[in-house]
Amino acid sequence: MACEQCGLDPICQVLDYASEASGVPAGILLRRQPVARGAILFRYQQPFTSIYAVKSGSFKTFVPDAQHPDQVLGFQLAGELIGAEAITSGSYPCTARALETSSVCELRLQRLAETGRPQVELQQAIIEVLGGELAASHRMLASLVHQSAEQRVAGFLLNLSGRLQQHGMAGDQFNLSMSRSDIGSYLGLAGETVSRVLGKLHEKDCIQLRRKRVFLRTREALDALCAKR
Amino acid sequence: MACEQCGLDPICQVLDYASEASGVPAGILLRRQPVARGAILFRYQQPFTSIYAVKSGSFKTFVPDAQHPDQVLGFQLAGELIGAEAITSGSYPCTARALETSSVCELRLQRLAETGRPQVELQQAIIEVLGGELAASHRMLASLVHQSAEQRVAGFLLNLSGRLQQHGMAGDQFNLSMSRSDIGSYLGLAGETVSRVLGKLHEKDCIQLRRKRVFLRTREALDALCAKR
DNA sequence: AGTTTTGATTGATCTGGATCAAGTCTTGAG
DNA sequence: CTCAAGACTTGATCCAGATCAATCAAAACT
Repeated sequence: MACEQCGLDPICQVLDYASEASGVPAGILLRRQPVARGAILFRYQQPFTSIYAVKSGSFKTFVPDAQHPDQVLGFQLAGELIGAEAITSGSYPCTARALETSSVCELRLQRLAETGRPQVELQQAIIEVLGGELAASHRMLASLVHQSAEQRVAGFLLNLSGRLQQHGMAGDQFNLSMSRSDIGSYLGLAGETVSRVLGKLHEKDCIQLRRKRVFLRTREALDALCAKR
Repeated sequence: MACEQCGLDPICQVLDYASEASGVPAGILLRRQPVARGAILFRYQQPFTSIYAVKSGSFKTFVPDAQHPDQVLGFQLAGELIGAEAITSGSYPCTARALETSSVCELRLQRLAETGRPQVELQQAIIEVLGGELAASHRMLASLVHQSAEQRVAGFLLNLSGRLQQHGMAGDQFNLSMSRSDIGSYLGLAGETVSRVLGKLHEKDCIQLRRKRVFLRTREALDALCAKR
């Protein structure tokens, strides 16, 4: 994952510039930290310290629950941000766990804020990031609630595909690094249903499917499925 | 609706201060404009100009759709913001319509931006606002998808109640200014189901219900309903 | 290698809520 | 004040998807 295609890049650019021009303290931006599969980046309700950019691999964010399976809130792919929604609230609203061997850049925003130096460009970049996340979240909310299982799964695949392409990776064939139940939890479906729907999409020749590997055959067919309410 | 309890207030404060100190141009902040019932504040896909704060009355935001009923994205009560999610994208992702006779303050952010003056405090305030909205949106998303009709409606009532209280209004008795179908569209339920569930909650003595007027009898019972997944 | 654990598939059954359809109540326009 | 157009309630039926259960395939561990 090249820096140019990373979601954190607008912010990094500002910091790089600032570090030369006005001396941002060292240790604010930790580049390309390796993260083992299954490792936790931050936990639910821990105090906010940093936002992260996924450089390789993938993560899930979820609300842990003792007596129920976890509620999955989202998946983060290479080039995307984790933890932005905690900027304001002061503590993380979810736990983030690596779905596979991954690496991240960590931006210690809290520490940067404590230096008390106003950063106009940085703030602008954060506004951009938050605005984008908010819009995406609203789109998600609007579509999810009214869609059938098939539409949700088809939309999910297209969504993943688009996000991968957006960050310069192959959009027509990729790994589902998360489990069926994780997808189900995220989409509001049972894991079994996800499995069945994927099977049906395979039969319809919309996708090819072997284990966790997915090939999108006809993007148009998937689009059509989602579109018609 | 007093300014002190309005969601736009942090931003207004900054502007008030700025207008004295450094001369914000006139016509950026339009205070307490009346809006007739059914009037449109902005339309889907119009270019972004302003964010609004509801001073009295209420609004719904929705995605218009020719061949289907509208998709309701949310309701905005006195003290809350409308249009914040368009800050980044450049155009409104939804239409906003007054559910009753209302009034709003309009902040012409786009015009303010065009003056090209960086506003550190203003940016900070916007970050706060966006962060709060994002967190709320995520909470909504997380809970909605996994809940039953009864839980959604109970949660909806509690949510309205909490938001009213937060802005200094009575939280135990209020008007449902939106229709049952609007509530249904928002919660991903049929209007008939909303009606039935409200009836059931009435029978259970959780609420009293006459027409559009709601009294919350036992907040604890409603809480319990939502909590147990 | 074999063994254990975890995740995926597939089948059978059951139910919550959608949908269709009347019928009643409000409300606003004239 | 009256009437028409919505909005709300209530009933009957149906189906998508949950749940329970069994089997099967892969990894991860020793």
